Amino acid sequence: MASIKDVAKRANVSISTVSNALNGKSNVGEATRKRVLDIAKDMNYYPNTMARNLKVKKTNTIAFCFSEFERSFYLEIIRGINDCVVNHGYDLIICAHHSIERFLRDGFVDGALVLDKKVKDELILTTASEKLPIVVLDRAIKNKNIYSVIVDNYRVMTDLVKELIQKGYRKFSYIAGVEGTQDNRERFQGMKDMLEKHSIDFLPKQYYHGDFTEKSGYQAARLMLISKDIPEIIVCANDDMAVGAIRAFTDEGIVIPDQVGIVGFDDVDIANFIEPKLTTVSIPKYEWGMYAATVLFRVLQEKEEALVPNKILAHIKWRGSSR
Amino acid sequence: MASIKDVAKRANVSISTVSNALNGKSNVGEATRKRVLDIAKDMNYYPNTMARNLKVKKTNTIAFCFSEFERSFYLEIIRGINDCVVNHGYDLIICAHHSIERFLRDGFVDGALVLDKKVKDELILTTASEKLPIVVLDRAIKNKNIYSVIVDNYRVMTDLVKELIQKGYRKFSYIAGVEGTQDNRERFQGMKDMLEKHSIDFLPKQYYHGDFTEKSGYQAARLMLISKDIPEIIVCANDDMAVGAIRAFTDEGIVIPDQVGIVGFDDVDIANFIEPKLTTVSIPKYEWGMYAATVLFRVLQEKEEALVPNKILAHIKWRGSSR
DNA sequence: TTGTAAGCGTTATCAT
DNA sequence: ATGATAACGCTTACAA
Repeated sequence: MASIKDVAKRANVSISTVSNALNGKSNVGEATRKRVLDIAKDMNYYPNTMARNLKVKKTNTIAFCFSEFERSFYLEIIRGINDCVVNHGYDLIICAHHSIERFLRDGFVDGALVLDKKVKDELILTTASEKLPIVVLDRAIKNKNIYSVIVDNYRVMTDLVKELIQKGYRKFSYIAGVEGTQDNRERFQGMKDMLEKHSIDFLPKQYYHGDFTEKSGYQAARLMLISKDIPEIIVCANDDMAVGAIRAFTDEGIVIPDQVGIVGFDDVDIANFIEPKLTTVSIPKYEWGMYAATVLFRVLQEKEEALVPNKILAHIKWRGSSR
Repeated sequence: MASIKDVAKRANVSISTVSNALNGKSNVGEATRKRVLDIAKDMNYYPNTMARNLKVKKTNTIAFCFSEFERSFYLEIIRGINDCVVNHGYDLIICAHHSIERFLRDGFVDGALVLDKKVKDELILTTASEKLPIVVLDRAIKNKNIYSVIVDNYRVMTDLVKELIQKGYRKFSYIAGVEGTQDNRERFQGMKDMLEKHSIDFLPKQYYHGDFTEKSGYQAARLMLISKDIPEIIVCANDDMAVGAIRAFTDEGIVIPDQVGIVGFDDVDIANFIEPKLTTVSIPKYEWGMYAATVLFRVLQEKEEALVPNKILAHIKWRGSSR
């Protein structure tokens, strides 16, 4: 691979002249500049990024870290991020799993976006710096050089439940996601608070355990069937479980939404395909990614001070699975 | 950021001793080694990858290049690749779109996998080298240091059509994908050849143009309806178009598969949700990614000579949209 | 066992 | 306008 030396040799100039010519400095004669450029092109020469980065502390590269390949909506988020990054003339590298540490560590990138529950808070706290601002999309961290852009689960869930109450629903059940996850906590809390506000009871037995999988939703619904404890409306912590519940009821000839209503969260593809179509909460994924990247660039351009977490607003898609 | 110098200073040794200690060389005393390691840890020191790469020509990093965010099946492929790469103790960086050039150019990575139609053959041909073997997943390139791992569209399509013929179908139509793409070409050719082999006519008017989108499939089916030219079985170049066709017929009360059969290609999520469920071709995405990465590592470990293109076998999922 | 010094490919500073 | 040289952070002969 041709280096700056090779070009210098063939152009009969010093390497500094080559460097200057290539970087458009004004201190190089027009004739030499042209000659150097031609030769560089001819030799298929490109400056070595790593060597350059050793000197110049700017990589024009942003990292996006994620690892949950199961959930296809990450692609939309990546698309949003990518478009923003490219618009700013930067490069994007996406890294998965444990590679993250290395890339964040040593000035490989100018900034990072993280959407990976497996990345521990501690790693983020220790690697974020003036030189490497980090935007997190899956948690709320309040710290210097760290910025959160997260979905406002709580807010949209209160809205959803409020409207369900307005539609006349009183007897609620909740199929929960993995205990301890922030998503599950906020979504549940949103429902609970709104019910309370309307003085509607919510008993522990109305809370069904689940783990975000379709199967767990199916099983929770089976449990309701067996115990003959079918509510008026079931709020599920995500769509996959809602789909499972719909299947369980449909299998038993229970008609949705006439005999029981079901709502989910996420607006996955299937939500719009299953019969009846699922009422759910849609997260504007592309915009989420785009906005998160935008925040990062605002920071990089020093137009931004530390902020409260940026909340992305989701919106409700009313479909046939609820009245 | 702490550098090797800082560690050396605090440990009262030379930087080479630090380097040797950290890299587990045998030429360093047990006492010093421990002291250096402790200090390094305490200072939160990690060697700078770029500086190291400047010396040692090995990055232990593989790049995967893609850009078509629309198609969610890329996630599965990435998962396969990632698992393989991690198993080998390497890091994976995924890069999108134009960033590719830069990453491939200057020894950023030890090898690359490409699944991005937007990347031109020329770029691959010029960047692949002894130092940077490239595996392509979306085209067949026969060249030194370039290896293809591609889906055998032709083979599975001939199988599919053969079985359709055995099931009694004689009157075929084809809804094509984007003209000129290898996928469309191979899939169409597979069908055509098998029909020919069974002396079944296929006239130009039985070929309907499409562009891989659901809408184009819908329109092609509308065209059949209007011209009252409904075949016994419609072979679609992909699932999205097959879904469009199903919708078009269902809208008109045409019963599938009784009045017309439809088969697709890809086995997207919807294929298993739409009513009737779509007979289609399933590509083992995870395995595809895993295998492609495996080929790359075989090359890196010099266990592999240049090969004919590796073909991934797909298989047929018989469902309700065909007899 | 430890240290010195060269070199990887750049850019930046300072002479010339 | 051009060139010599130091420096970026690291590894690796080679010397001590």
